Order: sequence, then structure tokens, then C-alpha cells
Amino acid sequence: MTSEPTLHNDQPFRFTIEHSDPNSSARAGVLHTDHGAIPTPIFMPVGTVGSVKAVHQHELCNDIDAKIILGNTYHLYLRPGMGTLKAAGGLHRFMGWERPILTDSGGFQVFSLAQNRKIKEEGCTFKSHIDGSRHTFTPEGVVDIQRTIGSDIMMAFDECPPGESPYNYAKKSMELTHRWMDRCVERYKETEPLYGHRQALFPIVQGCKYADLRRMSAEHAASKDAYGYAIGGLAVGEPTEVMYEMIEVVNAILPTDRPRYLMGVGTPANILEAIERGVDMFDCVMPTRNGRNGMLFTWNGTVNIKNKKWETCFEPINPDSSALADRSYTYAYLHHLIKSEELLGLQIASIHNLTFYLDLVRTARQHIAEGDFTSWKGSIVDRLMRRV
RNA sequence: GGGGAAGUCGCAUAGUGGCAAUUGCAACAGACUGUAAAUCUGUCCUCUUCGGAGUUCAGUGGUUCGAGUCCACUCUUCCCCA
Repeated sequence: MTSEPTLHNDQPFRFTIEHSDPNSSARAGVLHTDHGAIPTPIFMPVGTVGSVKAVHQHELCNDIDAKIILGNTYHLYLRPGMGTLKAAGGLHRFMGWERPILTDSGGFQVFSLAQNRKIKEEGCTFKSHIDGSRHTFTPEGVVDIQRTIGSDIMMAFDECPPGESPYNYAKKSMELTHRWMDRCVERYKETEPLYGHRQALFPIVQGCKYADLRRMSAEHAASKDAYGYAIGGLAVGEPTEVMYEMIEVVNAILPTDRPRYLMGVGTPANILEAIERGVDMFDCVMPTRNGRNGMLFTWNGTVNIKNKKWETCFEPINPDSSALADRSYTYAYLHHLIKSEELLGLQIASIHNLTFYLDLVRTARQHIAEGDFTSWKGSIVDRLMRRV
């Protein structure tokens, strides 16, 4: 947290691929930003309102070693609001985080707050979930908000339709997302960063579970010649196999020399399968939310720490972990804390899961570099999702 | 010693003639994928082929077609006065 941002004046958002897996589409790279370099594949903890829930920036940086985190345009716009963020000098300074930040555009809230919004060509009108007030998000406005937040990577405004949407709706929705994408790119080109560091804009590929729509969308996104691309609208109700198939379809079209970000995914197994199919960046609420609800991810599978069987397990949560919390506390203690609704339990569980997720992608990267990613993945993937 | 109140599935509660019986907590499971989530769901007397079946409301006896509910006595607990 004390290092100065490294400026790369020559090539903004340079993405270098250091290793490509000989047996799959997996690759290990580095994405350079003005707030530091991001090794890929990478997992990005979700910090919706300027906080990765229950985790201090200190642990995020030193124990978990998160290289980049997420913020959310919709949530930050409603609270604390743009006035505060501008006066603070952007989100990095406001929250005391000097590494990169990616902001989601609010497109996911178009999906998750479906009862409180109305979609039109111009944009999307929301009723605030906090006070019921009305707000309109347009593609241009969403870029402006992300300029004010000062995120290193901004996301285009999209519509994220449900996984089981019928073809006609999926097509109309995708076409709207494309028009919004065009407008975001226009606004991006005609505006400047506010705080002295550069910002990228990632377009988002949509198209639901329909391969022809996904191809069309990937081609539209690729035509923007962006610093990176996102795959959205997956893990929203469709079967996992369909998700993997859509990733393959899209990554066959997206430029290989730019990072690909699979939005909102997922389980440890999902992440390894997507890495194998050429995805570089991930985010998901699972490690933090499920952690708060008593679920731990480990190399041996998932643990429900609330279960009685952990009552007297006095083993450290993970003696080999980079996180102090993992090394210092036992399953039995965490069981007690979570059962007692102690806030420390939420913190330890969240730190544990995020440390595991970062360890997962770090280990995957190492195996890509060593050239045995697919056999390693094959030997481990089933174990990750079984119950301990 | 006299007077009063009360005993319901771990705990606490609802119930005043049709009840396997309310609600909360606890307990035990499950869910969670670009965070309206420190949230939500289920089970929670016994057995079950999940359709049901069998035993319950301190105890015993009674009234009634029918009793957790009404009556009598017994046991236990609490409060007030001596």
C-alpha cells in the first residue's frame, strides 16, 4: 500500500502473454495498469460499495494479496454519491486502496433489481433500492460516473438478461447492448480521466445461451479494438455445460492478445474450466458472501463450518496459508464464531475464501507456466467441489 | 399455618370444547455465481412404502359424541400475609 503507482506512458493497458498452455487455450499473462501490474489468470474480489465486505484493505493487500478489486457503479452512485467521490479524489483515495480497481457498470443491477427498473433505448430508469428515488442510467452517464469513480477498468453499460431468456428476447437485448456499447465507446473517447491515471473501457459480450448470438456479439465487441473484453450474461441460470460452450464460442472470436474477463464467475471448478478455455479475469461474490454464510472453499472441497462436526476440530484452517487468520485460528474456533454470529467469524471466513481463490488462480498460472495445466486441472477439479 | 397464581414438544410463549397444538429462540441440515444477502429455505413428539399411522399438553379419575381447554383429588413451582 506504500508503493507509488507505476506509470506506463508508452502502452496503456499493455497485456503481455508470458506462457500459453500447449494443450488448451489457457494462458498466463500480465496486464499493466497505472496502479500496478496484474498477473493473469486473476480473481478479483468484489467490493461493491467501496469495501470488500468484512475485509480490511490491509488484509486484502498483505494477506490475501488481491491484485485488483471491483466496485459497482450503481451502488457507488447512490451512496456515497458522485459529489463525495469527486471531492475525495476518486475511489482509490476515498477507500485507501492503491492497487487497480474495476467497476461494473450497473448492467448486472438491470438484471438483479429487475422489479425496480424500466429499460428503454435511451437507457435504464431505476428506483433506488435505498430510498425509492428515480434515476436514469444512460451509456454516456455510466461512463461519466466511472470517470468520477476513477476505476482503472470501466465496464460498458449492458443489459444482462436471464439465462433462460427466449431467443427473440435474447437477440433484442443483445442488439440494445451493442448500441449502448457503441455509445459508451463514443463517450469514452470524448472524455478524459480526472485523477492522473488512465482508464480502460471493456465492452461486454452478451447473447445468452445462443451460439450464433454469442458469435455476433463477440464480433461486435472485437470491432471496438478495446484494451480488454468481458463475457457477460453467464452463470445466470443456464446449465454449466452451456456456459463452457459459450465461453469457447466467444473466445474463438475475441482477439487473443487482449485480456478476457468472465463476469461474475464462479465456483473454483468454473474458474479452472474457464481458464482452460482462455479466460484471464474473474470476479464473484461467492468467496465473500458464502464465507459470511459459513461456507469455506478448500483444496479438498467445500466445508460448511456451521456443521456440528467442526465443533471440536482444533486444526488450523490452513497452516500453509499466506493469511494470518488461516494460520492462527482453528475450525472449531471459526465454527464457534459463526454460530455465535460474531463479526470476527465473517472476517476470518471471508479472508480464508479470498486467500484460497487467489491461491487457486496463482497455482493455475504456475501450472500454465510449467506446461501441465490440463493434467493438473483434470486431477483436481472434481475434488474442489465435493463436500468435506 | 392462611390466602392467591401457575404447570403445553430443549427454553420461552399462544391456546378457554373439534388440535399433533401458535410464535420466538435454540438445535440440525440445505441454498447462495458482474452483492437490495452477517441473508434465505427446510426439519424440529415417535414411526412411515411420504398416502398416512401412533402416542401427547404435571399425574389420576370424571363430565362430554369429542378435553390442552370443564370438574374432583394428588404432586410440583411461584407470590402475598402470618
